Amino acid sequence: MSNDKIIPMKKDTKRTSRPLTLKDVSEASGVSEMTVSRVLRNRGDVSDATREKVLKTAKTLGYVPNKIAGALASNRVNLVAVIIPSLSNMVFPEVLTGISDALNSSPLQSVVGVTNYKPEKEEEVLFEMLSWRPSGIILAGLEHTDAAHAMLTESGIPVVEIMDTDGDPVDSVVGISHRRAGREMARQILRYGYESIGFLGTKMPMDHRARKRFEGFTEALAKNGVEVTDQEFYDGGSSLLKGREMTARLLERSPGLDFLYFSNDMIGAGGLLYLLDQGIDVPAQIGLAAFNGTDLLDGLPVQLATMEAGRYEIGQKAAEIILSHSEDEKSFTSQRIELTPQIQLGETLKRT
Amino acid sequence: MSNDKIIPMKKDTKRTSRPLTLKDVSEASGVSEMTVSRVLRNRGDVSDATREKVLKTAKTLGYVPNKIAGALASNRVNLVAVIIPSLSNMVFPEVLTGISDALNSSPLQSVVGVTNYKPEKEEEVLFEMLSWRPSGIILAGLEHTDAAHAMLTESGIPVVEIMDTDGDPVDSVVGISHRRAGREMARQILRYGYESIGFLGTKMPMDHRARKRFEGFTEALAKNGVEVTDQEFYDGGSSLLKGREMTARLLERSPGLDFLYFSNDMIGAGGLLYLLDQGIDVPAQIGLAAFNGTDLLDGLPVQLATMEAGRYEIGQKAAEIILSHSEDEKSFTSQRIELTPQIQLGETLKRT
DNA sequence: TTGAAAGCGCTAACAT
DNA sequence: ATGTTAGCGCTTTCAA
Repeated sequence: MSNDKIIPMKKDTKRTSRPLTLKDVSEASGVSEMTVSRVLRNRGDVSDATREKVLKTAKTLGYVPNKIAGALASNRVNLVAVIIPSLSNMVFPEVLTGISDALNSSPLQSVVGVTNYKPEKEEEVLFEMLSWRPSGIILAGLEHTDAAHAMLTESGIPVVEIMDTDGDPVDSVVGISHRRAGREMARQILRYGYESIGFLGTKMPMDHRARKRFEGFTEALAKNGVEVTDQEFYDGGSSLLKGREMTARLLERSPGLDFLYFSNDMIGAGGLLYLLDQGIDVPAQIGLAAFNGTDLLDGLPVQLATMEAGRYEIGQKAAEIILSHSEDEKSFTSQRIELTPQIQLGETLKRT
Repeated sequence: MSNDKIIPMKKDTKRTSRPLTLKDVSEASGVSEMTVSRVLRNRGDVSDATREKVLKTAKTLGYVPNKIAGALASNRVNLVAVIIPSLSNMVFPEVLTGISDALNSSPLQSVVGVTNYKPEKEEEVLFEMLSWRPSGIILAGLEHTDAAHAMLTESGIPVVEIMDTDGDPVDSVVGISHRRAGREMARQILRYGYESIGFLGTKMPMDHRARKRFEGFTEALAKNGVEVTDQEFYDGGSSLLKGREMTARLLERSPGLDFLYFSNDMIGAGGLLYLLDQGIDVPAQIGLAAFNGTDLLDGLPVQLATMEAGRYEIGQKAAEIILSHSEDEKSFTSQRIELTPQIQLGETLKRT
């Protein structure tokens, strides 16, 4: 991408003085500030006459209320802080969409912070967001720095940890058990008689959910006397290309593998395309499974086995918990919602 | 996704009274509120002794500053409002990542609003965001409702419209010319001698950029006496599956097509996979091209021709404009940055 | 149904 | 190097 044209334009000349305040509307409409405020928030009793007068002048003036001042005075902030590791990994935008949809008809609005999978960055972003005194916090994962943990417990607002249920939540949790997801996939694989299994996934020091899936996976295999024969790890984002390359490397090293378990759909799809290119019969020669259940998989030549993790629903439910708190603080109760990951057998796992 | 386990937990019991204030820190450390404030913002001269004392007590108490109050008092809000049509379409998270990275080492923080491609929703979100008095606004596209347009011009803060440069910006713009992108792709297609061209894309009433690409495309074809032979439109999100289905329908209706132009990579990739499945020789029998340049394409069996739209860079540059304003308001100048979309010929366009 | 006063928690601007 | 004072623009609370 080269940028041929960078054209400085005329100097910024528009600033018409200061933003309008309630007082401006009050004076322009001949009504007290207090009444204007009431109209603009649909609070209390205001006569239709004054209401309309106020609304009209506010509109003509182009008044935009100052929520900063409003929030300070009322001690209420209609923001929900959402903290996620990344935007590049499709699963998080899906969660955000769930949150966003759930809040859509409410006064709450989500604000997103990104940690790049770094605990210290999470701590930083959390501090930053808490300083805006949001109505609730939704954040991915159960693993946090000690300081972050302290902030969460002391915040005095509802906290929902999402995606993962394997661990101790600060307050509410919505997610799936990744350990269980790994175990169940292992069982399916064993059930169809695969014996020499390869694993392909991220380097896992920071990706706790991938790690837990892997742990559950190996544990269930071990129970049946099976071990992962070989594995291949990668750094950075997922892509079809990476899936292809990793698969090529792994099979070159361990040609005897008859099953490959990928830690996400994107690299799984890459692996599948690679095997098909090589003329390998899937699943007769090599079986495949991945994780996430993204609709990317629906258009592949062969339907890849995966496990639906309910990301959209997780976002929705998490948002609903915050919403319920903000609507009725007194009767609020923390919740623990564990969704059941649904296995999608596709065509790359079953064999007869 | 069924949720088997919803467990209400113990009542929320933690609320330790009210959040701490500067005053609390001031009293606990025996230093005036003002000095505490200075320490916490690294402003003015404070002796190392008091600085450390203050930092220590703030930390032990677990003080989190109240940005609401700070913003009101200082009339400065370190937020950048970002308004995009969707999170489901991969291109927007990419833009957000560019913005986020560019702001990473600055005090600014982005806040995201989603419009679902609805102009009225955009207006609403814009109003909402402006009421937080952000330091700048970045929003997708040049088309807005009249009211939104008025808010933007009256806001008194820098506005950057992104993605598209075909039109009149309110203030700064960063993007590409989609008309030109469409024209250039048309020229390449004609250059390789394709004659019967099909188009596949979204229903375009709201997707202005897709529309402009299409207009540029047909215009350049027309100049050479060629018309789009047939077209197929779809609603909602893009997926491989949709690309397959649309391609199947289009070719059934118009079997004579020798080229397909897709309005994005995802449906393009679906189309490609479909053709390969059908044993159709690409590009000998049918040539293909898409738009976006996502790395999804890197792992396909055949490299799909596309046009890189520089989304990450667009985000970065837009954020830098806002940053430059916030760092030095006096010498700020609106900018118009038109990036050049890079054609990626791949293997589905060239033929000999 | 409307208005007046007080103050939310911080920082700018001025002392000292 | 530190402290004091006066608001920022709203909403809460109370009065009329």
